[in-house]
Amino acid sequence: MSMDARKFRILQAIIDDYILTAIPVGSRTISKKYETGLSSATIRNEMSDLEELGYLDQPHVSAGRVPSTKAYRLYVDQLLREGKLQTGDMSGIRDHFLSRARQMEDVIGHAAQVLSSLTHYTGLVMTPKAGEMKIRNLQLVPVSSTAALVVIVTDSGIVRDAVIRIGSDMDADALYAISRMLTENLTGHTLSEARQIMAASTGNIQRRNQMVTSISELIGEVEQQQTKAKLAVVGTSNILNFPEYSDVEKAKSFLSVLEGKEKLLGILEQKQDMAFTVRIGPETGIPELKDCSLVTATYRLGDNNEGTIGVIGPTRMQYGHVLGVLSAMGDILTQLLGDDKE
Amino acid sequence: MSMDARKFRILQAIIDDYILTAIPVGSRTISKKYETGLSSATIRNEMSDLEELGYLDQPHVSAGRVPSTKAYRLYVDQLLREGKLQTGDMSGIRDHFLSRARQMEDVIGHAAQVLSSLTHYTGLVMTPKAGEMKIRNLQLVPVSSTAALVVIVTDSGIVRDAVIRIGSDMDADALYAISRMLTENLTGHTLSEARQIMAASTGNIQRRNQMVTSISELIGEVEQQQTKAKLAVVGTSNILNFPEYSDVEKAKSFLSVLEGKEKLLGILEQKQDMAFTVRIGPETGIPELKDCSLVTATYRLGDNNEGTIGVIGPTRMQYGHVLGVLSAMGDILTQLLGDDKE
DNA sequence: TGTTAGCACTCGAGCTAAACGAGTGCTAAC
DNA sequence: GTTAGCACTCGTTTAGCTCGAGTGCTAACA
Repeated sequence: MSMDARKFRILQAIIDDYILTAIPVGSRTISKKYETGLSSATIRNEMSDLEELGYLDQPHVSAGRVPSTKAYRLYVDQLLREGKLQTGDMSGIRDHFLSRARQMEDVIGHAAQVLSSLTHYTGLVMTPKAGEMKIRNLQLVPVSSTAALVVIVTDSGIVRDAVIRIGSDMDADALYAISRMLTENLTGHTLSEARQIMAASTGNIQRRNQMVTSISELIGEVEQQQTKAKLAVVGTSNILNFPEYSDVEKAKSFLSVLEGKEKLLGILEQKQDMAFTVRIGPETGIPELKDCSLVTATYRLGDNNEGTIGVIGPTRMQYGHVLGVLSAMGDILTQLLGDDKE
Repeated sequence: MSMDARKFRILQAIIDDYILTAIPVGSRTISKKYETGLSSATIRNEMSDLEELGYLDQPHVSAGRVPSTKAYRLYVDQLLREGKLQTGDMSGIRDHFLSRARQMEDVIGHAAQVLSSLTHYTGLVMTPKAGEMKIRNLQLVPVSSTAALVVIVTDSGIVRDAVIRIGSDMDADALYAISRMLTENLTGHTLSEARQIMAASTGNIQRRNQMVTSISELIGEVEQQQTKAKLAVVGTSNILNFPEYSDVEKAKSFLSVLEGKEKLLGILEQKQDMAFTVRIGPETGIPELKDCSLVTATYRLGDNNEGTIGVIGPTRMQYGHVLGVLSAMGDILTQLLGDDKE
């Protein structure tokens, strides 16, 4: 016995129904609601086969069947192969962004917000890791007589700044001169290269030694800080709308994972070579998320930096819709961030 | 009949017990667990009086009593009057901050984190509104041939930046010259004053008209953006540990309020002239938080900017502990941000 | 050989009634 | 003024029950 076309159709109907209702699906439901010309008894036989094949689970004898992880996997793979994503809401999404895309953090926050409200799940937007970023400009701005602000602009338009102490003999012009020099030397290099260059040239500008190490240190810090990509998570409370989380314990473990973003980052940072990655239940690798699915896509930022967007929801997720939204959002972010800052 | 010392002692015992257990308190419990030399019957009479006075509620006839909002209010006022806050954990708090206080946003994030983990409630940290902030420096940094980055440094060390388009005839030196000029003109003025100045002086520098309006616009945007103070909220899922939120509906409405931070900001931005503000249940003014208490304190940032820190938890909150933690954290933030950036 | 009607069986959900017990208010004695 | 005693209340828990959705199997049918 193996999977044939009819079994697949029936399985699909079961998944569709379960995604919609969250109630274990019985043979009669399929026979009536979906136009298979088959009686419930026949469906029953097929369902029994599907269970044996590992595509369906039965919570208990007198309940209907529930799709297994394996079933969702098949379903999603089929969806991805067909590639028919509803991208109709693209323009709707864009409206959200028109006037507001100022700060990087605002953008990712908004994007996550939009993902969440369009899907009713939890929206995720992650900035690229900064490891590959190249410096475009480095500027020292006087803040007080003993402190200056270091502003670092990278090729993807991301700006980081921090305060450092400086000798009191520096005025604005002196700082500017240093800025120019540093910029000339460092433009086009990655953060880690920049540190090396600064370390190497210390002999050159011995007199400013203290300050140079200060800045170098800062670049290191920034690099380290940026290596942990920023992550916006919006709509966590949406999850409480779904019956599978009416159990408070489940809800709590889910929310805890999302709050301590480390685990999430761990997953999101895994390289993905596909346009979309769908992790179903246990595939997430996080025990607390074993009843959740995580769908992610990438957007491009500048030359070769990839950010990640995604949606977390119950395993019985509306995968088609989510993929459509993610696809549209990915395009928009790529355009928006690419065009605007380039 | 009115409140006498004994009634007050009994009330305090009831509140203490209820805060600890979340179970309606019976007369027998008080008589046994707390060293009043009184029998349950006497306590019962007193409790009856306290109920009549509005300090106790009775969920139903055969249950114990529960403190009313009025009771908590009395309790907290007493606590504040005594002013005996446990500040023993001050040094413990400071350890969390030693090496990390780089970016403002990191600091408030960490602070909220610490508040949450020390109290097991939800921690809030809000930056001051920027309305009163004065410009200290304004710098244009070239990003590409047609775009520059405007960096605004204010007197409290807060930095905002945004990209603007510029004419292609600007090189780094030209931008620097403009920066100097702008800084000279605008230093010491508030953001809104700065806009007026720029508007007024447009005639002066007519040739750069387009750019000036661009910057002016930006300052307006920044001002508007900053008017909504940033708010970090950490530990929302802690709330699920408390039995009063084992009802999913309650939990959801709570989490929703915290996620859409607007309402929260609305409360937090209310001026408070006391060191601490305690809003109990309905006093928060937010229906969804009628079973929560919000305790806030202020920290000082720079000359006359006040930020707010706070904790949200169930009305039966460990007020003493929370006040102690907030007090310590307020001091630390004031020192940390005051010293570091000043 | 595949499909379907019929039927006995399973088992969780939901309802009801009874037992339980924590807590109260009241009364009478101290 | 305090306390022991007691009847009473009422939410919670438990046990038993029915109900019904859904199944698997068998036998008849095309």
